[in-house]
Amino acid sequence: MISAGTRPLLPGEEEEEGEEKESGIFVCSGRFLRSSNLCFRKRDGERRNIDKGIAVWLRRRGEEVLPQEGGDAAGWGRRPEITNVPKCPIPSAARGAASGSSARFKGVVLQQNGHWGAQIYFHHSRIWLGTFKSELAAARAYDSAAAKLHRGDTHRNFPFTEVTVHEPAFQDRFTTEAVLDMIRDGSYEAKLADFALATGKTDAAVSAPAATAAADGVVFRELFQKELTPSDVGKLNRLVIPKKYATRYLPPVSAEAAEELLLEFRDRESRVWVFRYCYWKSSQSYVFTKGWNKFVKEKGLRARDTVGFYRCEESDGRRRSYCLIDVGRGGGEGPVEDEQGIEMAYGGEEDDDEEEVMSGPAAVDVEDKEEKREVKLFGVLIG
Amino acid sequence: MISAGTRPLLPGEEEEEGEEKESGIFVCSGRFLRSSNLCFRKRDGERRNIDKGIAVWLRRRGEEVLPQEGGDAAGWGRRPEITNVPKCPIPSAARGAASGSSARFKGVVLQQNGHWGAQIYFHHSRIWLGTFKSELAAARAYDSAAAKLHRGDTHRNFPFTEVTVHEPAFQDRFTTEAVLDMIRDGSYEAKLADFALATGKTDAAVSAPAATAAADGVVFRELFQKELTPSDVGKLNRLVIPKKYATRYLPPVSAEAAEELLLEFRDRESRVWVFRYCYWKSSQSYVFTKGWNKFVKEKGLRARDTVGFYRCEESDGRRRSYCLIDVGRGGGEGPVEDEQGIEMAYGGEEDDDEEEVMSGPAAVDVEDKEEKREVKLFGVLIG
DNA sequence: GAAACCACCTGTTTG
DNA sequence: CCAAACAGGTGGTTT
Repeated sequence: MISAGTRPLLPGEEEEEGEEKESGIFVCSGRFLRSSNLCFRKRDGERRNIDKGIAVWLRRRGEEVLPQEGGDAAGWGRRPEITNVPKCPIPSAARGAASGSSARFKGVVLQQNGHWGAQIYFHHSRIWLGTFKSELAAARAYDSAAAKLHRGDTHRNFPFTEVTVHEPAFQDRFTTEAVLDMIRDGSYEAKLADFALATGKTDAAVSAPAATAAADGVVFRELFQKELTPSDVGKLNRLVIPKKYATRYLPPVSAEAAEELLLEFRDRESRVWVFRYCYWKSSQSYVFTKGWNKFVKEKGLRARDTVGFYRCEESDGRRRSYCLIDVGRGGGEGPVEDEQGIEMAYGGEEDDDEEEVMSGPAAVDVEDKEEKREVKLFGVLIG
Repeated sequence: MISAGTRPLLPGEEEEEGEEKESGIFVCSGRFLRSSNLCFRKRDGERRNIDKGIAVWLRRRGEEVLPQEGGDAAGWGRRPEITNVPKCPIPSAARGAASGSSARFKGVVLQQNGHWGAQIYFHHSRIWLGTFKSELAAARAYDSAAAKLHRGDTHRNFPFTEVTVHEPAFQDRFTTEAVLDMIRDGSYEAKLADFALATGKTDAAVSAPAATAAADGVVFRELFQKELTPSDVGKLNRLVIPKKYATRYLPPVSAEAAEELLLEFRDRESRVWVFRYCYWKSSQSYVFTKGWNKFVKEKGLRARDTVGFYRCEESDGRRRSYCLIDVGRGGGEGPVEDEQGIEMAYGGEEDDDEEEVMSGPAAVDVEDKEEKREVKLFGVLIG
């Protein structure tokens, strides 16, 4: 398992045990085109093509990663994948046209002098975010406040961008009042931009040893981890996601779940795992259901093991972003039942030659005959 | 416990061993107005107010039932107290655990500090009603909230009293939020009491005549009994109702259960117990589910104990009908925890010629101001 | 038919 | 301190 202590820290970030450190909403491509030009050498000497970001990730942990077998440098980005966010605002529903309210953005009201005010409701009371010359600035102010006050689990005027995706992490460093003050005095956006820049750079620098990624950069961040309970690995076939992580790092589901939410993650072998993610009203819990038990079984998970969730953003020309899942062995207490190779995940990574996804040197991406490209946020079609 | 063979027969009823004795469907009144003017003397000498029909029932078993404590014709409605409640906790084996739900009342949870929290579910989400120093106050808070949220069509912790019978009218003057706020800030009971006092003049008049009850009757009949299996009192949290009893004495449920069937019963203390009743296709059995385990724990039931189900119809002018549940200790194997002397030896029935028609000296029924009578089939409104 | 999945339920814990 | 959250359950339905 990846120990929390080994992941790169952000500038100014301190290692705090058990606290969430960073943020945010992240984007997974809806398609799983395998586009790796790297190869991970397994214990048995077999090579396996994996995603570039995963290679970086493994490398940071001291795993041996070789150049892709038969790979071509130009292989990147053939995919028409879209993880860049649209530049246009999210179209909002019916807006009060007539009076003060902005016809276009939530939390924005037109002032008599032609400026734009931003406000947000919190606990049934209104918080004034200040006035702005531009309607867009006011709308962004609303988004920023919402990210702090509603913990991201809310409507936004704009989709996340490379910058605003860092907002939760950025905001974590400040109290709510401090964030609101920065918004009001206009310093918020600049500070956020600085933070985002520094964060991205640092990550790229950390990944430098691999050299190849120097120019490209891979942003790799831990989202959260959970130590598995007996129920998480038992017959209940579900994983409870602690609420604080669910609301911060996973897409909103609390609302009367309209459609099914399927989240996709890759493991260190680039295998893709899909979990249904839902909210159980009765217990007020966020859970992974369908797909989870298969993961538990194949990885041989047991209570006290941990699962970690990460986000990887490759940015060599065209962006590519996906989520990762990794497992770690627990404290090793109690008699190990010797499940046919406990060391599947950490360190070990031997055979289990499932190689369902890749394995073959000439792993070709079959999947792609789909005409229409789908863009998904966590597997949910958004575009 | 009451042996089936010795129980009093109704006019026209014939004794058939093991066969159905009466019609299956029976009716519980939707209202649980406490109209007792009788007092049950428990073994420990403490008095407790109970329902009239229950007093009859107990008397038939040789229990001592005294006139109501402090009962006097003019006494009605003098007390601002919302409910009568048992003065002593039920010494059930399962009680006393540090925290968790109240062993006695619905919607009540014990806080670590010794206070009591009240909560209620509405539309599948939990609403917190606040914390209270007294368990009883929390239970009343639940009742008050239930009266508003569930419109009285639900389980109550306490029967209606001269005061709480006014709750619907009182609550009609407020929004749901307002009612909940009053409950939370502790002002509810006082305001309700004021309201009841102001509008309750007619009540006093109604309650005056103490003699009218002479002509009234109580029809009391046993429905069936079951000796509990280990599973009935174990972790399965369900009671299997033998099919022949279920089909005869309980409402039909086999069909694709449209809605949830909740059955209400009172015990000898007039406490109301609600059990979800359903049919399990997989095992082809009729079962009580939700609510059963609480009953088991609070009553300290064990395998080989028995539960008996009864129906009581008071008919003093205004009809009142409800179902009863009682427990009996089993064959005395293992160390019995001596449960405050609920001693109901099986087959030890006495004096079966105790009147069907109850002739309590001063039986008065307060219940009646309801214009529209609600008729429930097992707590489900049917008319 | 078995296993997984699903939508509920609840007592206890804890931030 | 107390209200929310969650670990551990249920029966039923789908795969």
